Amino acid sequence: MNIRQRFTPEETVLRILDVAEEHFRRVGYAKTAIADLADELGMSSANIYRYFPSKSAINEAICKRLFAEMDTIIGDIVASDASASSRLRDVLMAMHDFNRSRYTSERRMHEMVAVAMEENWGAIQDHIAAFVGSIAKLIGEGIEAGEFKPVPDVAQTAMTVDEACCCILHPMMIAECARIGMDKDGHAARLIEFVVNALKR
Amino acid sequence: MNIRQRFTPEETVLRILDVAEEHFRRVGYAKTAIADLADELGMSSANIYRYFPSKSAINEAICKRLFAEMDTIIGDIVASDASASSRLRDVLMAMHDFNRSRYTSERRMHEMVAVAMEENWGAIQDHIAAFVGSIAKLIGEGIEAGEFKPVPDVAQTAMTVDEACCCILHPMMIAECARIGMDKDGHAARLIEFVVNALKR
DNA sequence: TGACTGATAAATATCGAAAATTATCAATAC
DNA sequence: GTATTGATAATTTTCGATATTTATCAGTCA
Repeated sequence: MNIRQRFTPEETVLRILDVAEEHFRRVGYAKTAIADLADELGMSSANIYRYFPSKSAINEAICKRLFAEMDTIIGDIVASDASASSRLRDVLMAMHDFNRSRYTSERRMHEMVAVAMEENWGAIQDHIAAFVGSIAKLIGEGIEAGEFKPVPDVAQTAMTVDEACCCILHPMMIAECARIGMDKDGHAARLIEFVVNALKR
Repeated sequence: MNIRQRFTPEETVLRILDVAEEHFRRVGYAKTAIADLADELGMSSANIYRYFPSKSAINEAICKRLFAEMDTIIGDIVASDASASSRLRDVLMAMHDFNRSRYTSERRMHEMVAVAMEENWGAIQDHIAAFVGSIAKLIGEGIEAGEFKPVPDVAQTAMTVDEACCCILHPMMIAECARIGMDKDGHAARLIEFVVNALKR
């Protein structure tokens, strides 16, 4: 078999993403130029555009990886064998912690997600849809187990639950809460408790 | 009695606020210069600074008038003789409508409140405190009437209720919901219903 | 044939000078 | 003596020239 190139296209895509993520995390999305990535990869800027249609698309792909990671964590909690209310509590708190720690200790990543929310809404939308889907699943299971009150529309209730928690989930609101110095931990736990209790029979 | 000036200081303060509000609403807060107000009032810029320490302070005073107006509407609902849950629903929806219509049909006023949220946080904080106070009052009355479940801390529950509704109350989130084209009316009503039901026994 | 590059057009960011605006205060007017 | 102003310092915004960056594409290389 004739090895004609050092990397397959799939590997090149991955290498670009890894180098880009490292740069974006270290110096920030805005301050990183495609040429910087090309230099580090020992290729031309033009070649990067063979694999991604735009700088924004690279960010989108990195965010998708991040979200996939989070989806796995959420999936594990959903699949665990605790009660529905306990799992719902954990899922909401995990997502809150995930978004908040990104804001407090990974500002660059926060910037990347913020950019994606403006420019790559599709990726965010899928992520939210998956999250609301998990909530819906837990609500459904909770109702079946007699833990939660029956509701006319589980999917719609899941959306309402997500909205009720937007204050502790939405990156924008997390930043706002930090800015005005809102009570650091208690308020998230209380809100989640309130919302989960609202579902109980 | 010797009339030595055309206007009393109190009147001058009011005239400045009226002219400023008109300008801010028409051309926007950022685009209005103190000199513009002075011209229209037939006085010097320096004189305006006799009555307000800064441009920001003028905006703050106008926002306070706006909030006072809203507080009256909320107060009327709270004082009405409907059930606590009905009044709570109405109060939350009134505040939502108030903030949303400001965003959709009074963009300039929305800008003014946004500026106040950055520069005159005190005024906003008072407004929020009054609002949360009203919610607490209604929760307290609902519990007393046997309509709501007793809670350990009414004031804290009121804060949680406010937080749960932040998606439909916070100007930033209202703008965000509009931007991503979220379901126009139903979602607010559903969220309020969810939150009020959470309090019921 | 598909991975890659150099050259380059188009769009964006940067930066300093110029203009406008905010804010102050000693002097004025009534 | 209080309301007011003109002059002006300090700060912010605007603007245009310059530099950088994004993105494209004809053409090279293996």
